[in-house]
Amino acid sequence: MKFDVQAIDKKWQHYWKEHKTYATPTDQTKPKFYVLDMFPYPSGSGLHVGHPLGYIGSDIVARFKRQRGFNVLHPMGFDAFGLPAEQYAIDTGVHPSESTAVNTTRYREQMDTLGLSFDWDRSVNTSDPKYFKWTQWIIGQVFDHWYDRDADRARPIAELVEQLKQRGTDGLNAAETESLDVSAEDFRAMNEKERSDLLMNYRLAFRSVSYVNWCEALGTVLANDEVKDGRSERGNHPVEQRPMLQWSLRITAYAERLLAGLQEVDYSEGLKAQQVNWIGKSTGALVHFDIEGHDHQLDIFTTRPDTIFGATFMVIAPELELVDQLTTPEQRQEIDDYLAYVGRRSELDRMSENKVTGAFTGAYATNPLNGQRLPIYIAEYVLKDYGTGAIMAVPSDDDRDKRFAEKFGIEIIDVVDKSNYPGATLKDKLGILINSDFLNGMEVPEAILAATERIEALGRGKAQVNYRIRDLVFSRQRYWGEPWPIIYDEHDVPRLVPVEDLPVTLPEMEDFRAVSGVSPLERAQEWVNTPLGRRETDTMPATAGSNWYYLRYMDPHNDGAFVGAEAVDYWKDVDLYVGGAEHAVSHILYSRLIHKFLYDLGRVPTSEPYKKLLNQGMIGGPISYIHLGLLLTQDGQRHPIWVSSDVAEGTPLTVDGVGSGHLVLDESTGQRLTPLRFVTETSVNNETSFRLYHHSVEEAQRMEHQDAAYFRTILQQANAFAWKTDREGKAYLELSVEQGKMSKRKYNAVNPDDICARYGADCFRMYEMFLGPIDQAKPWSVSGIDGVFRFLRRYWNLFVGEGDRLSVTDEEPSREELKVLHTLIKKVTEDIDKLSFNTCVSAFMVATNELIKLKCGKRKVLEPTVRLIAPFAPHLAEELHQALGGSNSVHHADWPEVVEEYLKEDTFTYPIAFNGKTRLTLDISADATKQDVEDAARADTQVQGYLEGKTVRKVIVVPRRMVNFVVG
RNA sequence: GCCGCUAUGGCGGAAUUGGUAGACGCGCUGGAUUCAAAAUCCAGUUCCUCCGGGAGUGUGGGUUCGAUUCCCACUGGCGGUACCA
Repeated sequence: MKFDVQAIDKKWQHYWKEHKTYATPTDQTKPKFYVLDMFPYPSGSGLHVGHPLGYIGSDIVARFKRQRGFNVLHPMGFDAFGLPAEQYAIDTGVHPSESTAVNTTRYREQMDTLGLSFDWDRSVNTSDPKYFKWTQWIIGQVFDHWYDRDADRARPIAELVEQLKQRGTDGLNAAETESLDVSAEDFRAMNEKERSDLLMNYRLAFRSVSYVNWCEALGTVLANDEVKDGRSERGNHPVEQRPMLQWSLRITAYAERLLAGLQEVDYSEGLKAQQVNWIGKSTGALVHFDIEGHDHQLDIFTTRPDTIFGATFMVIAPELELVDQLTTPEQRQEIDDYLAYVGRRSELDRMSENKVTGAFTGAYATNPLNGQRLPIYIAEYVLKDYGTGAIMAVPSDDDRDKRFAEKFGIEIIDVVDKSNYPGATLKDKLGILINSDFLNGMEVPEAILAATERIEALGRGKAQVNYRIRDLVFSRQRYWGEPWPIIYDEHDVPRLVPVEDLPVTLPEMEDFRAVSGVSPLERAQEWVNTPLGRRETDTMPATAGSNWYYLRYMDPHNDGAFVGAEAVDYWKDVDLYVGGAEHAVSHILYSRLIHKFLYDLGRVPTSEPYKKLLNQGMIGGPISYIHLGLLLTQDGQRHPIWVSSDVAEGTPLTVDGVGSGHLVLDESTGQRLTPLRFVTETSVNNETSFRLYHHSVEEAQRMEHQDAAYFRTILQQANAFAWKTDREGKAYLELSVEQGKMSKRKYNAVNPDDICARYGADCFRMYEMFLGPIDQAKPWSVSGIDGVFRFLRRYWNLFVGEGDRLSVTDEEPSREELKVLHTLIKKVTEDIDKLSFNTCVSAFMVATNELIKLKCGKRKVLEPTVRLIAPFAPHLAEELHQALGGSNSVHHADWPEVVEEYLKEDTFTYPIAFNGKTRLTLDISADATKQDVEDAARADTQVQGYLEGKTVRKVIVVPRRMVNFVVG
């Protein structure tokens, strides 16, 4: 039995594959446990050490639950559709299906190297037609349903058609794009096309012209969460707002349920807060204002109807069509100028400048409560998408309205007296109403109710809830995604492709570059034109495939349904979902949406997909830089040289091959990115230092690797080095370092394969867990991995003696040894349940240290520890399990049970404190009463020393905790 | 600005309902072994100290016999979000 981690890793990884050790059980007699990892997008750069953090954590839980007698579903798949694969394809000319196949194979190999216990027979790939057949089916179902607000669920469109035929929109309470009024006769008189257009107003997947995030560089529209700071998340290209005809999902219909559902799931507070913010619920009132000289009204949404007497003007969003109708001839020029100004401003300008701008339309509205005449302005600060795109402006109680009023010289009427609330800001709903007619003297919350009631009574509005969340734009003018399963017939009526004709696969295309706003599929004419009509050429965003994949794993090969009823009834939902926090809002929110929709259809038995969510922390890596300087020699020449980061300008230097002089810096000098693989991390005088050694530079000159090629181009900027010498006489340069996200572009990604090859998978797994709490961000550093390796070997050596032979004996364990074992069982069992893996590793180390001290080589103690360590170090555990004569796999062995009896202590070491300061400890019988303990303490000579000459005012004794003498 | 998270030795981090702060590991120091080195093993390692002790969990207050833990007010770091009416 050699401690040869590479051989042991290989042996067992092979065995597991051969014996399908991790096959999901098919009998349904045992309780189920579903542990899911967020499936990765298989990029060309492979996994770095940050990815496995979550995979290892979930793997530990999966193995733990298996040993505890659960049927465990622990699958892995690939989120293979989407922009990156397509961008890569365009750049390299390799078809995305090919690069995806290569990358998924690589990912699979890397995951196997880590010893992850996935059931690969259940793997899914979102770009596989067998999979996306059901993505298309689900979205088709969304298209075929509308949202009945009274029933508070999705219902088939056919039922809506029936209702419209009989009653028109009368009594209809549906989630809709706009409020319509259609009689039953009108509806019955409509032709197919007209009906289809009307139904689009209600469908949960609908097509409409709306302002969308258009990214010219990517040639496609993007969802709100794909845009960050006015730029595309992928590629960082500028994004503009543009009205376009697009497919959307009516997520707004589910806003309230998505909010309410957060109560029943176990997500972190931070994550819940993010979802709550994204949904952005606010309660207030919809108020109709008459417009002078116009038939229709101006509707506004306000959260502060109580301040209506303080309204002194109205503002509407510049984009609204109403602007044109309201503008008077005298104001026409001013409005046109302003609209032109707004049109010129990009999202970025708007966000960065935040100026007070606007223009007067010339029109006036009338305050429905007091008849006050209110000028109507347009201004950028009112957003077309929120509420009705119009506001009543109350400058006394809103910062923006106030700034606007000040700039345009509009009257400000104070309506809320906040003098009772000194710390209150304008945003706080606090104070007493003044100058407000019947509201005077009321506290704000009371006044809000009273004002809303009055407005309703007058028929001038109603209480309303508003959400910030926008419907989800679900079209992409790109190739590498699921085609919408829609065909437009000869009347341009969109019709669902029937399920028997699914999937709608992508046409083979050589060139799938997107051309401004037109899907590349448009060019595949023989694909587009079918006997039934023209195919929709937009594809779906990547989220289409990822928002339901957890269901497919339950029944991955079912060709008759996205998941079989029996399978979903058994597996139900995900018990533990592990993944990165970057998907906290979009992915989780959208899959919750689809889940709730499928719940409405009776296709899933639970209302939430993920019971518990764990966001693993990001592992950052050092980003290192080499410093370029100039050596100014006596002859006045400047030579570029590489210098240590700690060398200050003006320092005299002598550089081999160049000469002597001193360091100068100018704009050509400074930091240059250095690939991490050439950087050596050392610790000198308690300071961590990052160095570039001479031998690494030589290595970089020879290596074939990409990083080396990049580094060579960097190093060409100077061919002289101002080396320093370390204690061993080796030449190096000091580098500067910052912490950052691991990425290929920063050349700081560390490959887990390299670590596994050196230390073995078990060491890597335990080391990653040992870094700290799994949900916290931490920098990657290899310092410390040797400690874990040493521990594993020390643990191994408990079993193995002279000549690498198993040395375990059948002696009966001592009470002390049993205490060590059962303390470990208790700690590990509890901590895995708490997802506190770092403390589990510590517990193993402590137990190992103690067993070594006790020279324990007894089977009855050591054998159970193998089963305990199996989730963490599956390979070594399997090897030891086999050596001890265990049958089958250790991963199907029972989990050891803790026997509390062995944990009991005869004595407890009491800390004895005086006035709260612990001075000494005393061993006192563990079952001593309060009085016994106090007496024992008082009897101690040391204690008496502390009490000498003092009055004991009080003695606090907490049995099995501590003793505290309060003395004066 | 708002929301969330977070702050403990030289470093990563531990500490049950408030009860011995610094477990475990790294690093460092000394020793053993060795021709030597690596590896391994043993001991020490929060800081200050006149060796009696004293201080100490981001800062300032509070509750308590007792606070890393609970409360109030700040400060720094990380993440999200932002003219949302």
